[in-house]
Amino acid sequence: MDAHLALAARFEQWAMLGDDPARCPVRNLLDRIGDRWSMLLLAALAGSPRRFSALARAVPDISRRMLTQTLRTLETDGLVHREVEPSVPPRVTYSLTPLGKSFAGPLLALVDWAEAHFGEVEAARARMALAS
Amino acid sequence: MDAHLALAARFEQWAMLGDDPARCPVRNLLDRIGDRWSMLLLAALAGSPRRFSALARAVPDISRRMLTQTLRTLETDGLVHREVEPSVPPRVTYSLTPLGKSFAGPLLALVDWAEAHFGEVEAARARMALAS
DNA sequence: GCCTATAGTCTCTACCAGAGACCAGGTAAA
DNA sequence: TTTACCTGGTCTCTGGTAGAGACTATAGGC
Repeated sequence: MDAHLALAARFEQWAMLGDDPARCPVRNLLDRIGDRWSMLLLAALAGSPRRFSALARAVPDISRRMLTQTLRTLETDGLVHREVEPSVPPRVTYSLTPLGKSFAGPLLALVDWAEAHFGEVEAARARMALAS
Repeated sequence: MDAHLALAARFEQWAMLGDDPARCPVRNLLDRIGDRWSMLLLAALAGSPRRFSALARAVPDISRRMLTQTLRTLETDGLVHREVEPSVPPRVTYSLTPLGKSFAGPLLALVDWAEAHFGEVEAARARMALAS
C-alpha cells in the first residue's frame, strides 16, 4: 500500500474519534512536538547529552524562555531526561530517554525529505511569486 | 548507522550554515509545515481531493480563517493544488501535488510513531503529575 | 420571501512567543 | 575590595498571531 493511501486510512480512523481532538494520539502529540523548537531540540540532543547553555548555543535563535519551556514539555512527555548536578554553579544536563531516541527514526525521515525536496519547494515559491 | 547518530550528523551540518536559520532547509520547512494544521491538512488530502467545506468538516476545530491561510501556504510551497471551478457558487477543489504526495512517507512515519508510543507518553505525563 | 449552500473575508479580542532585564551565589581578575 | 562573570534559569512588557464570529454575493429550493 502506498504511503499516502495508508495515511488516508489513518485519517479516517481519527475522524471516528469524534469531536475531541485531544483523544487522538496523533493530534495530541502533533500539538506538543509539532512546533518550531521541539523537533529541533530533539535533533540537537540526538548525538549526545548537552547542558542548558550548550543547547542555547546550538540553537542560537531560541530565547531562554522558550528553551526552558520546551525542555520542560519534552521532559514531562518522557522524551528528555533532565539531570541536575548539585555543584556551584549548578550544571544541568539534558539527554534523550530511550523513548526520545526512538523518535529519531521518524524525525530523520522528515529531515531527509526536507533536504531532498527543498529545491522543489523553492521553485514552487518562485513560480507563485511571479504569478502574483 | 543508528537513526539518532545520523540525525546528530545532520544537525552538525546545519550549525555550519551560520546564524541565518532560513538558509537551512530543515529549519525553513519546519517553520512552514511544523504548525498545528499543515500536517493535518496534508493527511486529510492524502486519500482524495477535497473541497474547502469538506476539509472544514474533516478537521472540525480549524477556523475558516486558518483553513484558508494554511491552504494558501501549502499552495505556494507547491504541496497542494487549488482548482477553481467557475460555476455558481464557485467550487474549489484542493488536491495533493506529486510533491505533496511524496511527503506522505515521512508523515506516515510520524503518525506511526505517535500511535505506537502514545501510551508511553501518557505514562510519563502521569508520573510527572504525581511527582509534582 | 426566506433559508440554504458555496468559499471565503473582516474585525475584534485573547493569548502566547520573543526581547531583554533581573536573580542567586560562588570564582577570579584588578 | 570592587568588579565582572559563570551557571540555569525567572519576570515583565509588548507585538504578532490565532481563534470567534459576523458578513459578503449569488443561485436554487420550498
